[in-house]
Amino acid sequence: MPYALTKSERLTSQLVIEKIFAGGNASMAAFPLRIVYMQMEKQGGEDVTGEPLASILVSVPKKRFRHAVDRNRMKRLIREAYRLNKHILWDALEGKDFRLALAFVCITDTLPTFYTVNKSMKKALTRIAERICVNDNPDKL
RNA sequence: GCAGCCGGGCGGUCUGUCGCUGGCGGUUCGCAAGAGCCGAAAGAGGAAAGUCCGGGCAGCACAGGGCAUCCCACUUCCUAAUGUAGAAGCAGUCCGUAAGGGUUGAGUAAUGCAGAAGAAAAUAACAACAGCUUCGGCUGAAAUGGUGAGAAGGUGAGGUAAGAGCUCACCAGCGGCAUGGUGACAUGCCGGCUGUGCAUCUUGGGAGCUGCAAGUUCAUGUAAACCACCCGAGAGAGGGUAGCCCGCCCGAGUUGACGAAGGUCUGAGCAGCAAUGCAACAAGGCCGGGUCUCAUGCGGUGGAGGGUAGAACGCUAGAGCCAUGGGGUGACUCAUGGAGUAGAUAAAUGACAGACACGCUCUUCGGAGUGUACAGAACCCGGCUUAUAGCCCGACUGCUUUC
RNA sequence: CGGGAUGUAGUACAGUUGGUAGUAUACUUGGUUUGGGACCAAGGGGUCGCACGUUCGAGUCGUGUCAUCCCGA
Repeated sequence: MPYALTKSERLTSQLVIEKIFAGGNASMAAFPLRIVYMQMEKQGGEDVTGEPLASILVSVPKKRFRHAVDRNRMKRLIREAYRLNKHILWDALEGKDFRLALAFVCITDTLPTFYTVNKSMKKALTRIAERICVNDNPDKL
């Protein structure tokens, strides 16, 4: 079941969301998306199996898509792209002592196709995975 | 056949792979709560939209009546629904050759207003008209001209000095009668002779406020917070008396002059047997008030807040839907029968691939290309409005062709 | 999702009872000054968000529509 995306993998806590957008966190643009991510300490102990390695949040502003239909469509595309490509990120996070909180913000005015969203999602996730490894190595040295 | 108009209906289908949401069944872990996994079914609309109305439901408020305020207003009917809602009509007006469509609609007794223009916006008379004239004007009349949205019913004929509903015919309006209609009204006859719009007003009817983020329950927690009252224990200035008095306590109340102020002067007054001392932001007096107050408590009740953003109920079977038959022009209604799990909460209903269907274009008639709208539930219903590719059914209108 | 408000000159705002659309600032021209600013005088600039209706006449009244903003556990 590598392609699942359950409810526990979604960010719902207002505290965490405010922290992410408060500033100081790494962010990157991969048109048509902007991604903000933050490292979080693992809650509980090692035996907590239900806790996912990364949680996400999708945001499509009303300013860019006026109709609810288009906003829903965009969110579904982003979720689908993450679902199919999250193994890139999870492989990098395996064995690390922190988890990741990600926020995807839409920054386009026209509805893209699934092909473009999927492509930029792959690119973005691989770049994040690289950055995590780079940050991790100096600490060990 | 083409174009149009009205009413009603539909508004893509199937397969595969990977997912999402809630419930159901099974299973693993767990004392339990619950968590994971597996399975087979279910999972956006005609407008879910706008929020323009109405109702259910919920909380708060509430003796009864009147006034004020606000809303509604052709007729009859329908409904849970009181309405610029709905149905079927009526009248006026505008658009269209027409089928039709848009829009307006209680009453006018009284009062007020009507800019600019115009002589005058309601006790009419500027020019022009007619008669008389002392040429200053007077009298008559309201057809003609100009202004205006609106000028004292309209058109024509008779009539007259000139004119005029002064008289007549037709038309519009008003009143009365008759007939038809449940009714708004329509038609006919008769009568006298008639200005427009708006507001106040009058008449009749209606209206408590807020909205599911309503409202209810649980958990976490600042917290033994704060304020008020009550209660329990404790401490101390009370005593005498019939009223009341003394003592004690409290007061940002009152009690000089000069100066901006620091301050200086006076000594009102007080204490004391007296010397003397204190003395004007003070003491003391006068006046007013109290005689129970203070401190304290894992105590009780109530009040008014701040914070947390977790869970559950409300939450989907409802004035509901479909079919047949009866009633009604219709909205709708009655009877019988039938089917029936969308319920999210940083918010599911999706992604990709392929096939089909339908429309359009091209065509070598094999096919190829391209398009398939408007739009996404959030407590639930009824109505309205707005957006909408394409298609189907029925009634009707115009033009054309054939018989 | 529910409730509410506002659209007027480049900008910020007035405009009660329907009757010639205004104020401040900015802009243009002229004056004043050696020059600039300030000051004085004159002037231009408006689809009253859009469409339809009511009315003789709509910024104002009614309906629809578009945009912006605020409040609600």
